[in-house]
Amino acid sequence: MPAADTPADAAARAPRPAVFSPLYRQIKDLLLKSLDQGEWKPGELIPSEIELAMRFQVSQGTVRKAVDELAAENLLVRRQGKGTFVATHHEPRAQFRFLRVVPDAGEPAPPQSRFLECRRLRAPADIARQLDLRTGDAVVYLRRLLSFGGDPIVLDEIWLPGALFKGLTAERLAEYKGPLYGLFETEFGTRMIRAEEQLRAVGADRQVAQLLGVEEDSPLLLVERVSYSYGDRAVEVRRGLYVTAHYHYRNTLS
Amino acid sequence: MPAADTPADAAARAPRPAVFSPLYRQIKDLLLKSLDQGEWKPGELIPSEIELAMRFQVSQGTVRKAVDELAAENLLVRRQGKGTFVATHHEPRAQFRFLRVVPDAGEPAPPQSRFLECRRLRAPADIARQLDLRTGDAVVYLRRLLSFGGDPIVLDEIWLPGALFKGLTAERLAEYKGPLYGLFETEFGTRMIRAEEQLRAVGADRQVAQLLGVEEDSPLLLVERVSYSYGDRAVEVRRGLYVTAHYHYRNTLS
DNA sequence: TAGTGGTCTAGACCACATA
DNA sequence: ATGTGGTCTAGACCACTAG
Repeated sequence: MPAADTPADAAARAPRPAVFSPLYRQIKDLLLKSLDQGEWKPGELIPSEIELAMRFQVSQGTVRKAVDELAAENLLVRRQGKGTFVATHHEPRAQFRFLRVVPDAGEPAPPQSRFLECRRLRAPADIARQLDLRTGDAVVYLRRLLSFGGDPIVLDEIWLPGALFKGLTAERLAEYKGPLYGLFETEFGTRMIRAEEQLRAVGADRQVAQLLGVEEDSPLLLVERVSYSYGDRAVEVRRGLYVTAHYHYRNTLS
Repeated sequence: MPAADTPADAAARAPRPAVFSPLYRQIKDLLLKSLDQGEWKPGELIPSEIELAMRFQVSQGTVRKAVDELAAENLLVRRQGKGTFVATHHEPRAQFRFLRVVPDAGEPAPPQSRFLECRRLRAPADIARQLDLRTGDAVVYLRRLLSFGGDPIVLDEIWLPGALFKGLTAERLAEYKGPLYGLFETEFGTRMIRAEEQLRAVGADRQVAQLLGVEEDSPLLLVERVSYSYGDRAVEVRRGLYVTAHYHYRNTLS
């Protein structure tokens, strides 16, 4: 009886590919596929390196390199002695990974969220384009105010693909504690793993000024975000207006 | 005759340290020290992994892991078949690593730089604090305008420690082509490797508005940056005002 | 052809968490 | 005591560059 056909065997037999893809990257893609398909859900333990090595018929070192890359991209979290877990927006570590507002002085505090609006509407052209939908497709539209210590700081508008967020209602949002992305991942199976932002300075219009408690035409920081899930699928458009008198947006360049 | 005493031997003999530091991290620190001390200058080739392994008396795999981390931090650049090089702000890849302004539409173009001011002065209290100097210590103060396709987009104020930037004059700046950080690294031996930024929206005062060609009180994006060299030494404070009508500051969250 | 980094393996041992 | 990830080693072979 011949030995099992391993990925390494197959790779050796296969014709030289146009672009060389190392084994560990193929393993990484398989792991990504399992994550995308929900074989292991956020917060759950994935199989040990040894088990994965047996499953894919490669050495533990090769699995290790694949997992290393996924951990570096914040998709997995390694815990020595315990195992490797699927990253989640619920754990405190990742809680505010996407929230870059911090006070000019003093310690960052968790924000209070107040939802002003939650309705379904037909996607405007620009939103549809960014979400890879057709103009007029159903989207969920949210509006909310983030406050720190009682002071309103961020006014967010959020658009989500209607097909992915069917049961999302104002009630669900009002009763929910914790980060929005945590809700998305546990209730709608959509995990945000990456986002692109464009920052600008704009003046406050009357309605916005009133909501944020600033004067009309006050300078505000406009943050336009597109968030992506597995496989670079765009799943959220967000447009935030930040009052930056006593708070700022922090960024690290490296 | 006894064999040479290797780091591994020493580690085995040494009393258990309070915090465990793996060999590859010790090697990394040694490499960092060599980089800091200028043993290998930006753009230069460092010794091969095999040579480094012999020099430090560890396996090639251990050196590899140390170099991997330094490459991930953009301090070294690996090139298959050629060797490992010290990263430099001159190579096109890293050229605009710290410049986050891009046009809303169309391809990013290289900026034109015009220096408005270059003088030495005594550090104000806040600048001194950020540069880890004493109030009144000498600093170099620059002011410059960045334009894209003829349109002024960014007005920068820059403060540098006087002790590190002795020969920096308006003439040097005017005749220099290329990124400022390239000049700093080749002419003054100071390489920027990391920066922290704080972003805000502010209104344009009269002088600024005139220089940037916008109306007074127009909203501008204020970017306050502190740049660090090896060993987390702060070596630059920068305060930039960005016109974001047709350009924006891009950022990736992951 | 020689030298470099890149991949893959197998095995030993360490650090950490849990039972 | 056991199982997990973390470190370190040694060696084979591959991909890429350059003389």
